[in-house]
Amino acid sequence: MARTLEEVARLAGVSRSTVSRVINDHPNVRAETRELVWEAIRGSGYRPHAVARSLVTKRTQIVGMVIPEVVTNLFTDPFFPILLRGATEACNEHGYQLMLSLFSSSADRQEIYQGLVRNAYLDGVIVASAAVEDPLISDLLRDGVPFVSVGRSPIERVHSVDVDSVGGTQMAMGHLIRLGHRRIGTIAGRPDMTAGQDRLEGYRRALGSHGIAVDEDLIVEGDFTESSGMAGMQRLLRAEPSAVFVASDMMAVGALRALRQAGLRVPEDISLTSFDDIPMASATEPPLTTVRQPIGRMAALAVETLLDLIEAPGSGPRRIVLPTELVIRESCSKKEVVNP
Amino acid sequence: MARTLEEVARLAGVSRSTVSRVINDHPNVRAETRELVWEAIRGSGYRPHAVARSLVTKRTQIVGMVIPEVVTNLFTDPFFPILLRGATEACNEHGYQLMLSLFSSSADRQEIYQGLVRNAYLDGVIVASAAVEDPLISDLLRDGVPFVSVGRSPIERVHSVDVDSVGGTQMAMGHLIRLGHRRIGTIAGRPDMTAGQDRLEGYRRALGSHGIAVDEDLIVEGDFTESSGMAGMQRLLRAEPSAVFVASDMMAVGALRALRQAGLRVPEDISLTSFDDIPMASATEPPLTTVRQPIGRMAALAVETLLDLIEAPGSGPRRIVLPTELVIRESCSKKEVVNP
DNA sequence: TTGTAAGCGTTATCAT
DNA sequence: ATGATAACGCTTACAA
Repeated sequence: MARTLEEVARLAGVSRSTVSRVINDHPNVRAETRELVWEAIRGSGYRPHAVARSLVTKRTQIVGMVIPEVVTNLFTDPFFPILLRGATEACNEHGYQLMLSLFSSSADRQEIYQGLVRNAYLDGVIVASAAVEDPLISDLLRDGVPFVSVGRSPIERVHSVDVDSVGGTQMAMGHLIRLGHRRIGTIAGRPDMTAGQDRLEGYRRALGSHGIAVDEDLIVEGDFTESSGMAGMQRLLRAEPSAVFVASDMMAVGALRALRQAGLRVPEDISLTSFDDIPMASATEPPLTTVRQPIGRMAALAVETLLDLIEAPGSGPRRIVLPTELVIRESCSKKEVVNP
Repeated sequence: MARTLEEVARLAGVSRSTVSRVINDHPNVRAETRELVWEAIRGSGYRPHAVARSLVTKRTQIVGMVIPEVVTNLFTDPFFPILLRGATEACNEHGYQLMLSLFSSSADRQEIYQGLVRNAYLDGVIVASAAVEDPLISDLLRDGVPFVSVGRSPIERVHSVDVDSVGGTQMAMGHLIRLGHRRIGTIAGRPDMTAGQDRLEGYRRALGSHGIAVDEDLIVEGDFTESSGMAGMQRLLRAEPSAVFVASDMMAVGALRALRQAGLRVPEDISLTSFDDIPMASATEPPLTTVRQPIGRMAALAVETLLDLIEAPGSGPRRIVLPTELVIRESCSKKEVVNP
C-alpha cells in the first residue's frame, strides 16, 4: 500500500512530479503515461496526503461555521441544525469540509479564533447569527479572512446572505390586516440582531402603509426562544390585541402555550402569525400561518459565495437577499366586526 | 508581523529550534532565553502554522463527527444539536477542533470518507447514531482509525458511550406498572439501531419481571420521528392500551397529537411515558414523564474517550454506559380499577 | 542549553 | 512530456 507520491512513482516507473501532475489533472502528460500512473495509484490504494498538500497550496479545503454562543436557543430551535445541514451538503458538493465552532464563552472566543483562523487551518468562515456588534466580525475584517455572514450585517462591506425579513413581515401583516385586524401586536426578536430589527421594521412599515398608528403597548420584546415567546404573549395580552405577529416560530410555540393557559382559542379569540416555517410550525395546535424562510438555501448560498470569495477574491461586496413566502395554515381568522 | 519561526528567531536572536522549543514548552531552555523568545513572539503577533506542524507531528488536532444521514429527523430532533454542542465544547476544552460530516447519500459516503479519514486530516472520529450494520464502522475498523461510537455497537471491540436504555426503559415501565397499568403498549424505535433495540428489550423485560405477558398487538414500530409517533399511536389505539411507553420524546409528541385528534385526554384516558427528556418534553401538553438521557455528557465523554485513544492507543475496548433518570411530570396517572 | 540539519509529502519552477 | 530540485513552516534527532 503506497503511502506517498514517491512510492507510486516508483511503482509506475516515472518521477514523483509526473504522478503529481496526473493527480492534479495537469494537461502536459502523455495519455499512456497518465493511464500507467492511474493504474499504479488504483493498484496501490494511494491517497494524497491533504496536510502536505495544504502546506504548499496554502489551502485546506476547510471552511469554518462559527456560531457565536449568544444564541442560547441553539438546541431547541431547528434553525441551526437546518443551517448546518445545508452548509455541510454544499461544502461536500464542492469538495470542502466544514469545521464547526461554537463560541461558548467570550473568554475562549479569542482563543478559538486564534487557533482556528490565524493558524491558517481555515480557508474561510461562515458566521451565523452574529449580534450586530459582534467583535468576531471586526476580527475577521481586520485579518482579511474571507467570510460570509448569514443574516445581513450593518457593516456595508460584509458579504452576507439573508432573507427579506422586512418584506416577509409585511406580507404576514398584510394578511392579518386583510382579515380585518387593526389592533395587531408583535413579539419582536432580539434587538441586537438584524433579524430582530428587520422584522420589527416590517411590522412598523406594514402598519404605516395601511394608515394604522403604532401603539407601543402592542410591542413586546423577545429573544427568539420559546420561553420568551410565552412571557411575551402574557405581557401582550394586557393590551388586548386581536392578532399578533410573532417574530419566530419558536416564540409562537411559546405564545400558543401562554394563550392556552389563558383559556384563549387560536384563531377564534386571537390570530397568530409568525416567521421561519420550521417543521414544527405545521405540527402545532393549530398549525401556524407563517413566513417561510429558505434556511437550507441560505446556507448553501453562503457556502457558495464564500468559495467564490476564496477562489476569486476582491470583487465588490455580495449582499444576497432571498425572497420569503407566506404559508397560510390555521392560526389566523377574520376579525369579527364588533361595531359594524 | 512575523509569520514564521525563522523570523521570530531572528527577532529574538536565537535559532529556529529554540523558538520551537519555547512554543512547545520543552524543558531544556534557559529561563531568560524563554522570556526573550516569548517577547519576540508577542511583539510580532506570531502564530504557529498549524498545517506545517501537522505535517511533521502527524496530528491535526481535529476530530470528526460523523452522522450517517439515515437519520432523517436530524432537523427536528434536538438530540443532534445537543450532541454537537457537547462535542464541540469538549473538543475546545482540549484544544481540538470538530469537523462535521453528514453523509447525505450513501453514494458520497465513500467519497467523503476517503477525503476525510484516509487523507489524514482527522485524528479520530466520533460516530453518532449509526445503524447497526453501517459500513462506516467496518471501514473505520479496517483502516485502524481511532473512533468512538455514541450508542453501543454490537461489535465488541468498538469503543462506545451509551446510556442504559434497557434499565431506563425498565424504570419508566416500572412507574406505569406501579400506577396499576397492565395493558401497556409501546411505540418502539428503529429496529436497526441499538437504541431502538435496547428500549424494546427494556419494555419486554419489564413486563416479564412483573409477570405480565407480552402481547405483540401492543407493540408497534416507529423510527424516532414525530410523524412515526403519530402514526404509531393511531395503530396502537386499536389494541386499547391504558398506557404507552414511547421510545423517544419526539415520537411522544406525535403520539400526543394522535391522541388529541382521537379525542383522548392524557393522562386521564391514557398514560404516556417516553425517553430522552429533550427540552420540548417539559413544554408539551401535558408535560411528559420521561427518561432523562445525559446527551451532552455522552458527547463530552465520547470526545474524551477518543482523545484518550488518540494519545494512548491500544488499551482494551472502552464501553461506557451512563445511568438514566426518570423525570416524573404529568403524562401518567393511576389506572382506575374497572373490576375491583 | 543551544544550534545545525534532516526530514514530513506535496506542488511548482526550471531544465532537459 | 518528463525529471530534478527547491520550497512550504514546522519538529526533532544529533552535534556542539
